[in-house]
Amino acid sequence: MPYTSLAMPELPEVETIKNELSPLVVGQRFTQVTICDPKLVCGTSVEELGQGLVGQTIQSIERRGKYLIFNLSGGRSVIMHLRMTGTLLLNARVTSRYARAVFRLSNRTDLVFNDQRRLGLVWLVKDASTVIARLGPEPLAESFTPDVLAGLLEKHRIPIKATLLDQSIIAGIGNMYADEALFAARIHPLKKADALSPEEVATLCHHIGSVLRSAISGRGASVGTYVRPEGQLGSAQFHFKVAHRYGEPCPACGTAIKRISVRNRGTYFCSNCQRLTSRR
DNA sequence: CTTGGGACCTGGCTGC
DNA sequence: TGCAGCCAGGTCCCAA
Repeated sequence: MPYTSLAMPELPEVETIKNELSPLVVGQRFTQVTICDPKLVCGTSVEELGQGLVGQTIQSIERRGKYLIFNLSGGRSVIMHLRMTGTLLLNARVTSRYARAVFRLSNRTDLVFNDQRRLGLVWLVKDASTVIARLGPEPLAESFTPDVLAGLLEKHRIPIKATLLDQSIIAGIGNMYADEALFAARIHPLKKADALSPEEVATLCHHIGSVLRSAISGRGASVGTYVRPEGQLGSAQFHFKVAHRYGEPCPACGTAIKRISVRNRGTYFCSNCQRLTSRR
């Protein structure tokens, strides 16, 4: 195993957390907020966050890109980003050394923000759009069509893999699902975004959707620290074709999966199925 | 403006 | 056996 790798929460994982957390915490009120790590809080003081939250009822949870948005009764919102290793756990039995915040709710459950690498962030804002303003379109929206994707890609002369990871171009795709979508579309990760043919753009658009939807139906991918709010693992990793499968045979042609670095990100692909230049 | 690279952060692995 | 140093990756920041 030459490479250790962690899977971090991308769109399907955050969507799963939203789906599974919503029925358990919507309608509940914050009764106590304990911030274990002040660096978690962004944009306000720790005190302001606690005072702003206690007494507020969670009215709904939304996802935008990889951000979770808790809409509160008073009109404000709590926004959370799990970054690399963040997890949200309900009623974690053991107080982990990685707990960065504990939110006690009116039904006496604890929502614990666990985060080994401490890169996750929490905001309390009047208007959620201030935090998520720079995000590109949602790849699972009906309005995300091949024409829209073509319009986004033609403006960039960087590797297609890099555009998929750029949250201001498309929101929610991370390293794992970028590799999976490019493999499904048979596109080399280093191919320049503006060099994709209309057919390639259409195929990629289709596979971005199918890869993300399939991962959501698998409740996310538990390769690293990701677990669902009640502690269960996801299963999407079992369906990965190339991501985290260095050296294994390509499921389509048997060629060993290669690993290269694109923009300092580990990138897995099949050099036979995904070519920079056309065949022969 | 676009693009690329480093910083942040920690645990696990490598290699001396 | 011990430990320094590298690496993973989402996002921000800065330099070219």
